[in-house]
Amino acid sequence: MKLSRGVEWGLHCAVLLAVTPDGPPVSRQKLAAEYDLPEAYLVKHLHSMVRSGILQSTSGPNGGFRLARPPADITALDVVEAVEGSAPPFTCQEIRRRGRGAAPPELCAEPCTVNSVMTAAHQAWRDSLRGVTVADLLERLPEGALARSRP
Amino acid sequence: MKLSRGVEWGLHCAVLLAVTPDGPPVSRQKLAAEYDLPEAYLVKHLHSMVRSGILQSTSGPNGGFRLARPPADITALDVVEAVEGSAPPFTCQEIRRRGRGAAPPELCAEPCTVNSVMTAAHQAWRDSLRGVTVADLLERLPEGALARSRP
DNA sequence: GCCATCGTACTCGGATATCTCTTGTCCGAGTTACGGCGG
DNA sequence: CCGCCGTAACTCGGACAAGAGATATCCGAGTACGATGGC
Repeated sequence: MKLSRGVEWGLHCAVLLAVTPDGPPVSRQKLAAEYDLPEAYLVKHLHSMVRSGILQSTSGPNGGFRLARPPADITALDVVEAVEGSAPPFTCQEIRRRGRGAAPPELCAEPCTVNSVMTAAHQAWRDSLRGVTVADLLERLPEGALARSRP
Repeated sequence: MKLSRGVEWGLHCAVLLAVTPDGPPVSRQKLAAEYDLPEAYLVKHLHSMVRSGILQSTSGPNGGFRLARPPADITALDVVEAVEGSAPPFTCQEIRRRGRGAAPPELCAEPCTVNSVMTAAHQAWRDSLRGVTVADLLERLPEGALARSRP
């Protein structure tokens, strides 16, 4: 199990954009240079966030990215699932219905217990991430770091 | 983010072995045939569980696998981390210290907030899995399925 | 002074290459139960 | 009847191959700002 590195990038960029939510868009060059990230690949992830309605992007000169919603309305889960996709990490293959010990359909009315446990864990994970917003992250930033991020 | 398919296999096999905890070892052939799984690859995962102290394996004729502990002492987390490894899915790259906006070391005394959030979520996931034992899974099995699994 | 046009700067989206991890297979080596054989 | 030995069944562990997904990179196309020129 491994999360895409883009998750870290997306979260940091979201916090950075939240510093000046109503300022001009930040260009992809600036965003990439800010953390020394591969520009083209970073943008791929940012586009996923645009498609998910977290970011807005404007074309042309002085274009770039900005938050599509107030920082308090964007949860960490929003960002993570935008970048990583919302497919659960565990997908039940229903192996109980296969092989020598295959359970007949009438015993499979209830969802597979193994699946239930893994799904519950995934929900706990999502709930934890849903409880934190980009505004919270911004607030927890050390004083100095905040000042440095402003233009 | 994707979990290895072996997690499902490991959990189902653990439940199957828990049906007769004190019976003779179950051969790898039987285990694989039970769910129609690739035998050699399934065994790879079962070995991981042996190394983690969840299963015991005995060589020679009539050899095979059995639980190393009572089912109530084996949590779903034990199985999942035995198969998948216990490395957290999110590893902080400390990108806040890189690039144009690199934070100086004195601002990095506190752990990265992004990292904290992701780590907390991972803990929530682990806690959820830790709350369920193999004995619980066995108990939730439908009546019929339990009877079918016995020799 | 105002408006249309053009160039430039920037982004968008897809195609492509590379690398790692998962999935799966295979084979030689080691281990143990069982049966046969000699004392 | 008892102990020894060979065989067969079974597992152990690593090497190896194929496929999927993550990690980038690059390029043509589209878009908007700003400058330039004509009215």
